[in-house]
Amino acid sequence: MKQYAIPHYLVKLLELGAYNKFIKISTSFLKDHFEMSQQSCSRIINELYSKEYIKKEIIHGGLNVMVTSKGIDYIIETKEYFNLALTKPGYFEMEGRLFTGLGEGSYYMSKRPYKKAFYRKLKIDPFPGTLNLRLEDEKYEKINFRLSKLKGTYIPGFQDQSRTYGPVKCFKAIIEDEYEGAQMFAIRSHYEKNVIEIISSFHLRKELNINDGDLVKVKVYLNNAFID
Amino acid sequence: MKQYAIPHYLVKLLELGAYNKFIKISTSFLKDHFEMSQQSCSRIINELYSKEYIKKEIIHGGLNVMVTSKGIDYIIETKEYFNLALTKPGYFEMEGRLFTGLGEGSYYMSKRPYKKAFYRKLKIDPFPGTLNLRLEDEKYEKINFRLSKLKGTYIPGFQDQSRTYGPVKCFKAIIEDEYEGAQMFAIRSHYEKNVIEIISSFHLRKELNINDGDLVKVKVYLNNAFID
DNA sequence: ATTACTAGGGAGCGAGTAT
DNA sequence: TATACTCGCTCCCTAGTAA
Repeated sequence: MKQYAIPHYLVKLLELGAYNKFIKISTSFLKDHFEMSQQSCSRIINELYSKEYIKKEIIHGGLNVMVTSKGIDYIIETKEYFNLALTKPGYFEMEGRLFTGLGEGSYYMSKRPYKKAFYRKLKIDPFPGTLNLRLEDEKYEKINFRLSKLKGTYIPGFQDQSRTYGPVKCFKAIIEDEYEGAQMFAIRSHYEKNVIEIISSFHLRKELNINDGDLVKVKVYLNNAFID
Repeated sequence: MKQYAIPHYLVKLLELGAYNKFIKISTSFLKDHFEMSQQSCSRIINELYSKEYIKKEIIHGGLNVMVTSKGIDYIIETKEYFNLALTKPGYFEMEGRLFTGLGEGSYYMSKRPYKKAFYRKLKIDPFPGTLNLRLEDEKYEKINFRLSKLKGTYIPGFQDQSRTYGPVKCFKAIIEDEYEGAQMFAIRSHYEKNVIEIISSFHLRKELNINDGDLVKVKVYLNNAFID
């Protein structure tokens, strides 16, 4: 069954009362509720079961089913995903765990051409150091992937005596609902799909009193230009 | 595209900012966001457009799209459908417009065997007259259809000198969040899929001060037995 | 560079049926 | 009665490509 259909079937089971308790059903009974054949209802129930969205007991003349808390969470997540887009369009939210990177970020951010461009285009006077967050939820990795495909604010690269510094692109962001900053992507360079890099005018580790391993919430705002 | 997928695609467009304003996109740009091929994105955009969930303008080198208020409503409806099942499992909600039936309801309700059975099984001393509601939304017709397939509380039929009265089944209901009653289905008899019939101990037209043409909200509660 | 048509392949659906 | 398997058939998805 299609991913998008899962919460709908779970909701129909909830409507029938399968919330925190088993209900007695049969797959042919379900066909009017799922608007599917008995065979497909059987398949759907087994898929929901194998994905652990429902508990199932085969009894004489039917089954007992109950939506699991994983199933409930999945409905809630879907609902909140809709809600977020309705209340904050043009905006993505991610959460990741703080970790210490290679220190490259602070090296880059101390370079004058970057500093000047960040200030001019984003009004950010970058603190010498970036916040590295590791995304632990697949849904945030997907968001990060989608962001990587958007245009963002372009910060050009440059050279000094010793080496070349590549261009980056940024999206304005709010960290922990409080501090302004930006998510930064290196363009034409390795990008780890489960890592995001945040810059800010502030020393966020100090200001937010956060340490490696802490979960940090980031809201990323889009510009209005999508096609590169 | 599958019905269940529609709100997901609309939400992705909202995330990109297509809320109350046009965004410039291309179908190949969308493929990372929809997780579909360019060709399917094209098809999806056109399906959303033909169903009036989005507005579309073809421009040089792409399209401008914007989610319509019908699209927004559809997302909200889906979200609230999930929410209702989460907060009130084992419960359906419908809304219909009051109309005057053939008066059969009041005739039936005045029959002693029915009155006694309603009181014994549902603690309802039926007011001689039923509330007929015409469902105007397809989603409520679907709910009514699904209810018609559930077991409900059985009220047996009977005979008097002149004729036979068929059995009915009932589901406890709350009318306008205030008055208790029940939705009644005739068993083995014609059933209009867009009409529901409500009984109550109260004269609801008077108590609620409602007249033909008024919208009336009904919450129907399920018993715990599903298979007939 | 676009959109979107056509054609082929694959996934999903339901009828029939074994258990 | 059930569940759930196999097997066609259909529909949907994508690759190729026209416009």
